[in-house]
Amino acid sequence: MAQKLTLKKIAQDLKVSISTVSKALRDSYEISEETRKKIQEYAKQYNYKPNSIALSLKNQKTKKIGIIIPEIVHHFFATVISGVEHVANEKGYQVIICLSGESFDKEVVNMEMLANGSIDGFILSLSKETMSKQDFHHLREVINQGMPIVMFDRVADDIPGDKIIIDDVTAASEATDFLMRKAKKNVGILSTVDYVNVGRLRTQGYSEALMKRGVEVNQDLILKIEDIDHCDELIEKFIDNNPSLDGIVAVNELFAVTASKILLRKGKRIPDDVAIVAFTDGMLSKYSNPSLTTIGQNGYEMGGIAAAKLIDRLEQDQKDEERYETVIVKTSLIERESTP
Amino acid sequence: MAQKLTLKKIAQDLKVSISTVSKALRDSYEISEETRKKIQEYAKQYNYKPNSIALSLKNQKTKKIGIIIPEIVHHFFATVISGVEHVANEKGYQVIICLSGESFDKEVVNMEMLANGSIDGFILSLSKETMSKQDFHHLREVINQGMPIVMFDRVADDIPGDKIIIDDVTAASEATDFLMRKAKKNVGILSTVDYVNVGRLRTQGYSEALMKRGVEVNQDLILKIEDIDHCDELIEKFIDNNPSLDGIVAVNELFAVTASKILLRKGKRIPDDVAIVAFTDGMLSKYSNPSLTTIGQNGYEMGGIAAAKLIDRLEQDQKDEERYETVIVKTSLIERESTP
DNA sequence: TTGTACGCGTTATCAG
DNA sequence: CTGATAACGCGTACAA
Repeated sequence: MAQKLTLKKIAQDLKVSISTVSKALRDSYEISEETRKKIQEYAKQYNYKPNSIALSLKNQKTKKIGIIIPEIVHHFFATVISGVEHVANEKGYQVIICLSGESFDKEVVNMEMLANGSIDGFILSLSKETMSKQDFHHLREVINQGMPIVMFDRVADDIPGDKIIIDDVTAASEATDFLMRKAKKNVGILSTVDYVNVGRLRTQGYSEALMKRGVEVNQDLILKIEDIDHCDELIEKFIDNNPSLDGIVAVNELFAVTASKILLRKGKRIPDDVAIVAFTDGMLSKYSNPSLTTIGQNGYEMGGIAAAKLIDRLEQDQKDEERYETVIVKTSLIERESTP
Repeated sequence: MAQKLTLKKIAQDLKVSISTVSKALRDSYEISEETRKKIQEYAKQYNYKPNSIALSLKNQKTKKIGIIIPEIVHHFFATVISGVEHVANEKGYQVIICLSGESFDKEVVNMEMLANGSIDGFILSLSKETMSKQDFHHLREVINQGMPIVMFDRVADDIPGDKIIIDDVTAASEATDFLMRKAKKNVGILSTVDYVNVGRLRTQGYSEALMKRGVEVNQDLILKIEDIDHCDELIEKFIDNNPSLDGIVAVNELFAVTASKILLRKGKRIPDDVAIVAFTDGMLSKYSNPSLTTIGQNGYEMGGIAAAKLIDRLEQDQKDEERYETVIVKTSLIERESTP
């Protein structure tokens, strides 16, 4: 097993000094053609690669970005990571991933681990628990140490950092209005509890769309779900309680597809009896039966923007311009079988 | 913005030497109670954390493991990562993720990037292109440098490293037999081209199950799909060409759910007319309509085992026992609506 | 009890 | 043209 090659070993083998080797490999004009060639060939033959840890230490830059998300098995987050990874790699950065599992403590621990020099900056989407606690001290600490943070999707409003979000209010409003334009009179929403930003905002957009058309908001048509694991019963009860329901906006695929199955089981037709629009365009929407009309959140694009913003900030060392930006990524309504 | 605290700065501030600080923080008996307390309190107050890069360089260990997978948006891979991450974090390791996007070149580049000292070991699942080329020089190089590799799912048989796989042959055989036990007489398989290991093995298992029951293997009932993007037409043609088809084994969810939609559209009933068993238990299987009976690959478990094996190997520095292990993870047949 | 010196791998600066 | 030295941050063997 050939031990990993270092400048030192090359220097020993070729009986020159370390600095000569270093310079030769960087094509320094100070080194004679002859030695340069000799060293470069030797390095190439034995496949020398500079040790990135040593470089990190020297340059005080790791060329790595850390990303903390609640769950990787959610398609949306996977898409975002994919976008982050793509842009980051293009710019010579690597991506370290940690999962909070929606837990505040794990989010804090992960941030602390990564903040000890492992990475140059953060991209993150906050855990549900963090959102409900509204405790952001860990973010503040990291920022105080001069490490930039880009948040996406689940963001903390009053934290200094760039934010990449979609306009949830408008998107939900458009989804609702879309259903009403399809002559649906009793549109309900399957949302999350209010401390989840996106749930609150989407509920708000839903209400606004109704009001704009002079329809009164009926609280019975708003279901706020806390625990995703037992959404079935809640949704079924909701449907039973609202026999006139003819349109549903769901804040995620899962709620939508669950509702769809329950409706079909009860003999309703989709989209004729009840039409559905879901947030988050993922595998479920595309391949479920019937396929779902969705609001695409363009996660890949969000991830790319987040990475680009972060790397920009890392590479313009002037930390003047302490003005942080909030980018609003456009959503797209993708029509499928669940709407007329 | 408080600059990141180092031993050096603490030493300056407290007017002691660096090593005194270092020792004090590690509770060395060499340091007097008094100074120790003073230093520890100061460190705590200003939230000192040792720089992990410096530690990596010193210890020649990064406590990071690299994972390279084809795509993160595939639920199976996301599950595996989740398992890796869980076990790794438990043992104090971080996870760096790179995506090959099914491209050989990107896989090579990523490996080289990570192998330059960024990580202690690899977990990977090979890209399709790598499988078809059968070019594993990048793996050999890394291994030659003394970096352990654990492969899962898509593995290279003759590469020295641990392997975590499922018994694809047996699983496919069981799936096929399960359909035959349900009185299905003409079971077909939607598979991938043969250079994708799992496709080949599952096709083999399918054939074996037929032969065991004295049924002749009919090549018309075997569809090998190369490009996942245009599987619709292929599957539709396949179904049209086999009117007596009454059972389908699909090597992934997507093929299964696509077939399911096409069948329903053609007025077939599932599972009465055609029953379906899919590999990879993901969101689609669970929530599609009808939900799919699947072979669960237990990705979370695979990831956990891979991480545990890798870390074991990293921490037992004796690299004696150069005997590598192949762990076969049990699959589980999860019955849902697509089978009687 | 405290401090000095060294090494991990690299590069930049300065001396020869 | 080449080599020695310092520095990045840390831990530790050794010296005071």
